[in-house]
Amino acid sequence: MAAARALTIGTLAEQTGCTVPTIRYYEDIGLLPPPRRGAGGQRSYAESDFARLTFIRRCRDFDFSIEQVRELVALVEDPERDCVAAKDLAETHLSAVRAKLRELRALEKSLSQFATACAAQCAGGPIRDCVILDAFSKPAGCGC
Amino acid sequence: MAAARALTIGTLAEQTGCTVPTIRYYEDIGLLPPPRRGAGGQRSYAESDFARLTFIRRCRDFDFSIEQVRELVALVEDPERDCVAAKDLAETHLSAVRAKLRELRALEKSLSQFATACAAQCAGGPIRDCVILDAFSKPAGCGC
DNA sequence: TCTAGGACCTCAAGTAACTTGAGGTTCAAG
DNA sequence: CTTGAACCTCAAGTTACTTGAGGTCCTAGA
Repeated sequence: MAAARALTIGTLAEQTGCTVPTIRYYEDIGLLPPPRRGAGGQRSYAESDFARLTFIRRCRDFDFSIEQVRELVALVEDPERDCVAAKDLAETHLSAVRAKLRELRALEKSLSQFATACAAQCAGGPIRDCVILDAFSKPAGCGC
Repeated sequence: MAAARALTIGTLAEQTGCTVPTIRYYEDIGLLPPPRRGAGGQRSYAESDFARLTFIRRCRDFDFSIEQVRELVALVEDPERDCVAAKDLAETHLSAVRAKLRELRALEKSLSQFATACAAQCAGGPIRDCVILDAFSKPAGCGC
């Protein structure tokens, strides 16, 4: 099998899709363990760091917060535990994503209506008569 | 007609749905003009402040950034301008909202698949075999 | 008139998750 | 041996507020 690679921070960044400062930041906040250092003090990463950072990156892609990622990492580090914990985290997060989706869908609807109405009724005219700004001037939940 | 109300910051907050510190913050960053002050130095707001803050609040409800709100406020203050500027801002923002929607929809799909698969295949078993954590361990875009 | 407590005041720091910048060292190729 | 890219640390900036500390003001009741 291949010899264990020793990665520089730049290479690790490239291969995981993180930036170099982000990797140092994750180390600062204890999400990544401090790696070994070479003669000149430069960080030297092992294959296991690559795996861990890939995992972290992926969780972040899925929009888990850093604190949630911390919990997920703790789970992966403790492979005997029941995976219901992972499912619970995922489902909690899924609920949050769905709530945000509902919000954004409502937003999209309102904004596209405004844009359409403005294009049809007031575009080219003065701001004073703009249906968009008119809509923005009314309190939330106002049915007018 | 009704006499012009003079509002305390607390009352203004209540009527617009902003918090008191938020109102002071908006003043700090120049989004709200500094109001008159009463004898003891307390802020005293006019009807026009109420209208402006309502407008700001509404824009924020629609997820415009503070900088965008600043531009929108500038538009409302200059009613002779062409309202195409407002439509452009709204459409730019709409595009951003739609992009975010696409992202979240993809996210929702992935997460719900993971949760379903875990419930069916690994829930109750050890983390080691969890399909969720397995999925999180693979780099983005990996078709496995 | 006094007083209690609620609302107000200012200024500083904390939040999330990084990014950016300054100023300096180390490494690797030519 | 030199040069330029990559690395180092530490501090501050970003967004849009929130929270806290410590102190003042206003108003209603006794």
